[in-house]
Amino acid sequence: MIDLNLLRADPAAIKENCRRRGADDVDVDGIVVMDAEWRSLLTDVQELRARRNMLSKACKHDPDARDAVRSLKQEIADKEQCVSDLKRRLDDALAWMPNLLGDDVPDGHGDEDNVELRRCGDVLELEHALDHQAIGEHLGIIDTQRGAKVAQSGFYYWKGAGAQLASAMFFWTQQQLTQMGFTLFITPCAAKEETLFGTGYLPFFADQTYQLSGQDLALIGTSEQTLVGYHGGETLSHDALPLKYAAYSPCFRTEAGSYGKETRGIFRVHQFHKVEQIIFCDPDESDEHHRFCLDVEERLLQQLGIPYRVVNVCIGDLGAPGFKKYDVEAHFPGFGGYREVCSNTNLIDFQARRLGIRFSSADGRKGFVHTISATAVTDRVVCAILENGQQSDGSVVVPEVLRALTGFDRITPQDS
RNA sequence: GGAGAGGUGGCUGAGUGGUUUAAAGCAACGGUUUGCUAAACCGUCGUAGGGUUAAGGCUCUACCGGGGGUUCGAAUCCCCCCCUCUCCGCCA
Repeated sequence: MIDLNLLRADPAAIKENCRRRGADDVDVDGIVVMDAEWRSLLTDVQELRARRNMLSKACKHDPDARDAVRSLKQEIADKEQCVSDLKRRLDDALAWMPNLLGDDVPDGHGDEDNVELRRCGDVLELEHALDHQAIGEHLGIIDTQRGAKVAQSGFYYWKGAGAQLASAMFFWTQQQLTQMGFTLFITPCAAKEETLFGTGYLPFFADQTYQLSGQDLALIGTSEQTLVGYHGGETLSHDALPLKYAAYSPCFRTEAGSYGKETRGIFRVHQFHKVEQIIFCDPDESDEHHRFCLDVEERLLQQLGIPYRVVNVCIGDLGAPGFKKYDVEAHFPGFGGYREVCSNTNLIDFQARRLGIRFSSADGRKGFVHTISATAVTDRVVCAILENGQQSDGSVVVPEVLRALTGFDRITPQDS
């Protein structure tokens, strides 16, 4: 949700912002008109109520005033109806209004227009590199067929040493984040509409959501939803900021409309697992914390020995709630290129306004916090470990930092 | 799932139709007094929104879990829902 005062002060700027983001269906002029109309009607209603309140006080001693109030009642009720109808239309229109854009967000339509900022690590050169699906099948540690049998195509099993490797990586990451000052959570895996709306997943990504039938509940698409929603409606003490939260959770996405895209292996699936970083911070500091989260992502991949690149995500790939986003793309030798493993978004006050997450400081400063939402690791990173750790004999070397947790330093076919 | 008790400001807690303009206390903040700490005393002290103002401000409206209803008037009466607690049942 953008600041309505911005819209009132400079509608042309908001219009230009919508145009740049390709939000052609957002009728900025219409919203400005509705807003003005709503405020004027609201003023009317409030004046009528003031009159009614005065008259009804008089009723105690002057029974004649009752008739006057009675006739006012209908007028007030009618106008209140108009106000609430108009407000609903206004809110519906505003719900689709995308966030503002960071100054250095590149123009563009898709991931091909993202701007590479840097590369890090040595890319593995192999003549016949296998992709994670081939490796997983060969080692018997990824089972997509039974995933489809038991659930549906797009679900899968980690098995044996693969499940151990994935568990080790997720646990290690949670330990790393805890040491870096994050508070660890285990959150609900379902959330209500209000929470999904507040975090910006509704209405923009409605078709990605698994809705539980007959209930105001959906499976979470990310623990961002439950971690940011955690402070919904609260005023945070400025002294407590920044709040750094992390959680490991499953993430459910219908992936409607993405069939045929990146379908090989378990790169795009209905359920994956993620350790998430969330930061609530002072609005003046979100840029700094955004870069901090990126630094966390890079440090994790470096320690896992995975080469990667960082891109500045362009407008078309940013998503309506995002103000600015960095993606980290790991190099996948079997795939033969870089693929997204982490995304890191500064949402500024977009979620905080929708959810009502404010801060106040001892010196009287108050406002909406900024939120940062960033991946730490997902199953895709496990896939990257497989592809980057593959050996000519068909085995996979486990990153050194995980060996104490896996209990083995190499996965070979007989392990499974 | 069954039965019962509850939900009022940052917290505790009064309040059964109109001086409630939500008492009182605690906490917090400002001040006075004071060798220091403490105490005492005085004052301030909810949130959101609208209107107005150059601004400080002034003013109005709404809000006592949420929604609806009765009434000239609802924290208070009625209906529905949500949540919390206690007990019982079931259960990882």
